[in-house]
Amino acid sequence: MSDLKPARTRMAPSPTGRFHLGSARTALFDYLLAKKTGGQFVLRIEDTDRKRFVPGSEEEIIASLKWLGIEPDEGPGYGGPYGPYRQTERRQAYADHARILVDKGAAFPCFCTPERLAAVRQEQQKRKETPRYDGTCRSLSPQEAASRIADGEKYVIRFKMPYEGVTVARDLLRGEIATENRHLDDTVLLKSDGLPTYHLAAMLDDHLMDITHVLRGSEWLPTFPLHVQVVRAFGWDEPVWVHLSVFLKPSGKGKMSKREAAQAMTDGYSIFVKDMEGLGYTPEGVLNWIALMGWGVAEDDVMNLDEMVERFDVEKLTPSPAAINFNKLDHFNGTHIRRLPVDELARRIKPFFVDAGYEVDNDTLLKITPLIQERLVTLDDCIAFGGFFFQETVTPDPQDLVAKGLTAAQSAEAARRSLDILSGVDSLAHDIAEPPLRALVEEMGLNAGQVFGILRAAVTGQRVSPPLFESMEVIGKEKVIERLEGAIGALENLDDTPPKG
RNA sequence: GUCCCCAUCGUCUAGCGGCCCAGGACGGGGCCCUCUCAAGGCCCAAACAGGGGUUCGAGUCCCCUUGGGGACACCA
Repeated sequence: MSDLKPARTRMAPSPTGRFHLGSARTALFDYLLAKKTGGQFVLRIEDTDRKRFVPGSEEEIIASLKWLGIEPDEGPGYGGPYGPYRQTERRQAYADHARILVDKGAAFPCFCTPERLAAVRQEQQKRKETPRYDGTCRSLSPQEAASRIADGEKYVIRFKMPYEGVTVARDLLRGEIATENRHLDDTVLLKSDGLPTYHLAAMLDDHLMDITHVLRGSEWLPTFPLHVQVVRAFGWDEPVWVHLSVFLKPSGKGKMSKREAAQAMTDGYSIFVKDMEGLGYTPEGVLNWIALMGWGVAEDDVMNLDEMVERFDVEKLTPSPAAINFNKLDHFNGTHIRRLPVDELARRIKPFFVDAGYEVDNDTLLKITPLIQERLVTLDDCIAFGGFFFQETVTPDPQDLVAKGLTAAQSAEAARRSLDILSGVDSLAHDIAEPPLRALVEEMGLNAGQVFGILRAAVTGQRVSPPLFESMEVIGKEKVIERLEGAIGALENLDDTPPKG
């Protein structure tokens, strides 16, 4: 870290849609940098585009950050000394500052109608030129501009980009980026509705809020020189600029799109943080996963939030685009599930059992959790691995009751002898029940997989389950015997076909 | 079309001139363990886009080509 002075970082989403992975990663890095240096992470809502406003998206942003465990120190609903934190509640400041730039000669009022601008743009494109403002209002005298404003004519305020010269901007990860001013435009700073565009609003607020490090997506790189010029025109200190790469779709060809988002859903994944919880992902898993896309960690890459804060270094972020890889999300999720204390895991999987319609008693829940813990990739896998524990009865597929290499009659015989043994044993504690059954396997000249497979299907109703003896212990002697009797009955009803291959 | 950014295994990445015939992780393959499924352990295949420089020495610095990505709104 180049400096350990407390950093003030900000995440500035616009409430125009759903909160996705890319935003979450920016927020994470903002959070890590702030916590690492003992600074603050602020949330600012950039809601100056009223046309694209989507009700509920601010709530989704806040809920997502909360679920991830990277809550802002300041922001809407959190308060703080730099409020308000919604840009529509700060409109006067933008208008005032746009005026300041005009007075300084760094910006000018523009009365061109959207229709005229569109026509100009079309004409330029026809001539294969880069679309840009043609400068019509740039040379208006202050008097004329003032009188047209007084007449009530609609206008915007544009930045007066120098026609000559080069703007050199410095990005922490990429170094100096030089752009010739002639390629830049007289960009609109204040719209005719009196609200600012991003180019003014973000620069002003970052300054007013004492933001020290701006972490944002690389889609801002083309307007980076403009932003630097705006800041310099005001005479403010620049923050440290860090442009993060974008997330590419799994194929690596192109960035995540609507289509790709839909595809992820059909594959059981989502690029929206809010969906992650319902899909059985843990905040730890998601955080670890997104952290490693764009942050180069050489080894020991399994980290929780605290460990990330400990090891974070903003200079170690990588500038190249990263393709999303859901395999890795599954891996990290499983890894973090295994790291969870049993009672914590139990608390987290309980809602999935409840939602599936099971009546969950905490005693049983706590007993089965360690049995399924290392088998879960997502939390909702608990149903597949442990649902039968909460069922009164199970109904195995009769075919699953027939062991490989045995006929139905032979399988029934093995089940009967197992039943005799289990009936006679004092307890189904696994260390008590297992030895005599192993002896039976030996005696019948079979192998463990055959006999235990029959019992597994009979007792759990499935061919895949947690370890058999531990499972039987939880289910209890009474139910085990009951289920075994049912299985024997089912086997006896089976036509005796040749041994299962 | 113009501008900007990026470029190491299929993917995420380590590497900031000699420690690299390139390390880790996911995924893939094999073996071990094993009552199923996992988990775990061991092993294997897999990359410096190409071409020029600079240097005693280049994955590491510079240039070009190629490829990829992004941006060209009174959206952010």
